[in-house]
Amino acid sequence: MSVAQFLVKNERFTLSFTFFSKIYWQQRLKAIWAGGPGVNLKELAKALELSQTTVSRALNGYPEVSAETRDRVMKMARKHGYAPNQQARRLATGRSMSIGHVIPRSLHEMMNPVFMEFIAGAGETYSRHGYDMVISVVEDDKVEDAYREIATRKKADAVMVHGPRIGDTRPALLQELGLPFLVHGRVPGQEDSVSWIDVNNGRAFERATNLLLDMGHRRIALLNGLEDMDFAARRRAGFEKAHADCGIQVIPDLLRAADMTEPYGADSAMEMLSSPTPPTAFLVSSMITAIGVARAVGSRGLKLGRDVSLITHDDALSFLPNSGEVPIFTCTRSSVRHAGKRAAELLIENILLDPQTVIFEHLEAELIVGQSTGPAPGRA
Amino acid sequence: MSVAQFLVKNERFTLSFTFFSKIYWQQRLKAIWAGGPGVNLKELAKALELSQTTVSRALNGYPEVSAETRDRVMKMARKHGYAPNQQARRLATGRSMSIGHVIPRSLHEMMNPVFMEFIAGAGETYSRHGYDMVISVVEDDKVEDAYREIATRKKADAVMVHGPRIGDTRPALLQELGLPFLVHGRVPGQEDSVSWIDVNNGRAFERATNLLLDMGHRRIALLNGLEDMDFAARRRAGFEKAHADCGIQVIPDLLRAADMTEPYGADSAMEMLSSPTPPTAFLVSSMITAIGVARAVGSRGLKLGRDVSLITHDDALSFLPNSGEVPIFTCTRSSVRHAGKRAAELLIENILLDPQTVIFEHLEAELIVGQSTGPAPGRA
DNA sequence: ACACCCATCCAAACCGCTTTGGATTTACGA
DNA sequence: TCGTAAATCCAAAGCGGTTTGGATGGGTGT
Repeated sequence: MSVAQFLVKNERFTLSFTFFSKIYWQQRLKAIWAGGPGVNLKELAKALELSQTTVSRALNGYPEVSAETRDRVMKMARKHGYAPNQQARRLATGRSMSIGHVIPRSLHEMMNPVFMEFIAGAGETYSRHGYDMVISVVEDDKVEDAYREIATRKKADAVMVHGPRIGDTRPALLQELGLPFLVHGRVPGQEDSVSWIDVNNGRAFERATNLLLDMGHRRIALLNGLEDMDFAARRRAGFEKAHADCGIQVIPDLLRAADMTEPYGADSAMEMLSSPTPPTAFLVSSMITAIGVARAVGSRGLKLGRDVSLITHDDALSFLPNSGEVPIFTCTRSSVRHAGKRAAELLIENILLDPQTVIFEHLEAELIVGQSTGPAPGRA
Repeated sequence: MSVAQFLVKNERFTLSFTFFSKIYWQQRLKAIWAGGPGVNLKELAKALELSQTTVSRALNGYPEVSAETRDRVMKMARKHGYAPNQQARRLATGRSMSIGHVIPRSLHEMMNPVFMEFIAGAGETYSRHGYDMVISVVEDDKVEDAYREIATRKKADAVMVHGPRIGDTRPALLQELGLPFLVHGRVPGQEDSVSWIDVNNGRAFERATNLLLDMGHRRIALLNGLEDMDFAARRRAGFEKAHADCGIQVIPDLLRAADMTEPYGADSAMEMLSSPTPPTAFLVSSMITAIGVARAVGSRGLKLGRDVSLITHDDALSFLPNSGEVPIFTCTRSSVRHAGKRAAELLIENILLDPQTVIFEHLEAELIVGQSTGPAPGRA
């Protein structure tokens, strides 16, 4: 009978290759699963001569099984290497036990290394809580679709939102979809209505600027990230506030905003240093860009910390260590990895339990004086 | 009745906080799902006055539904914003439609930026094929557990293996678990028994070395990655082969291997350049390290491409552009992002369909001459 | 000795979808 | 006109867990 059926289908295959390949796939992929190791609940229960109910409860720590039975179950489970099928469990419990991260391509481009570090921090926490992390890298115009898919197909219980921009529409969408979320960074104008965790970027850059001003620098360049990103806007604000508080003018020619690449730092610095009235200090948004600045400074025969001062924000990326007793760069340091870890905790321990209540958390950056700062030339 | 039940349980709650919190969670999280948008198949079928079977088939493109019916179904589905519950579908079809990436912490540390770029490339392909990417960042000693979990809980249909080391045990484990996989890089000694995709690291570094030798350099430093990583070992081999082919001795003092950070490049270069017999050229394994070298070179008042030559491997990371008509660094370039994309294709289109057959793919790196190379001093 | 209460354990329903094995209707050739 | 193949559609059986609503049997207090 099944052979006849197969033949019938087989004829169709010749008619429709797509159909054929679809079926073929299904067979193949199913075979993979079937082949895997492990028994299922039913078999385990039979082996123990217990009901599935009891076995399930024993394994999940419910109190209505005797200690002795639980023990027996545990042993047998370990012996057979049993672990509940995640898909089945998800379906039965109604929660997917995973957190979604949707990454727009454009965001990825610029946030790349920072983002990865954040992920690493979060991932750690997720696995500790039994959550999976599912990541989708999508084109910018597919972000909404991605979130909708997560919501309607129930692919994740919550999502993490990265790199909020000014006027970002994601929070509204997620609220509409009823998908709990946490923003890494803040959405301007929605600081009180959506949950977030963020470095206190304004204060960090304000302090850094103050330090430079205190050292006598008056021509300070700001090499910022793109200012439609919320964090960059805040850094600029901090920079300006420090100037205003001291009654010192910001010099418009010394303000830049771009993707935080190495050449961006090198080229900008090179150009500024060639001007008749060069800056005596740089405040930079990223270590990578700072390295570029350092290259430019060096190539002009100047020395950081003596001829030119530099403060950079340091995300504490593992492959760009800026440590030692006296770090190379004076910096405002805040570990993104820690931010990721903390963000995941907030998401799982607070937001998932109570999506209504909005929560905030500020992470303060440390201001660490390294070798790249010194009094303004002609003042020491 | 359910109230009574609840009260009974409630008494227990006071006895066991863990238990309480567990139940509380379950309620909460379930509520989230329930609240979400979207109807389910049954409701959709009812609304259409069709069977679930027919609706399911219509949506999945099976031929046994009339065009007219299919149309009606499609319209209604769109109207209600229906998309099948992914968990249920996974359970029913027996495939999880996701690919796992297990990242050991230690690996992450060093591969960080490269890894992210690879992920981005792969993620793109995954979503095009309807696959999800699930990432686990785990401690080194938990890697095996992570893979076992993926296999026994059927969390993923296949996995991607990153950063193979010499003597890596992961392939054997995965074969034992029956979990299809593809290695990014090669596992020494298992080149023929496991599927891989890899840059031709040996040839790339051989060519780069040849270029330097041809330009008259005789004291070439190699700043390699850690040589228990397969890719680093191959690069070194290429470096040595080029020397051997020209009958030139490698100078042991000029060989280094370490995590590819910026300070590693700067410190090594600084030290070597201070020696009485400094190298005239550097071959470097990563852009980041190369930047460090550049910093050291600059700070000694030397000029790259004139006083000292430098070739680096360039993974084409978006935040470290090395482009322009004449790139800053002469390099062996190979886009990791493209590697990720191609890897995902191989995994989905070949390995998943036929896990038995092992496949290989070599990606050739381009040798691009930039501004950082020139004839050996005293020879031009 | 009797009713009652726990402590344990179980059968069966359910989660939402896919897929099997027909059933029913339509169309067509002899 | 009738048999048969083709075109459609459906009821029901999984998939592998979790959870509900008892059933069972051994103390306990009176």
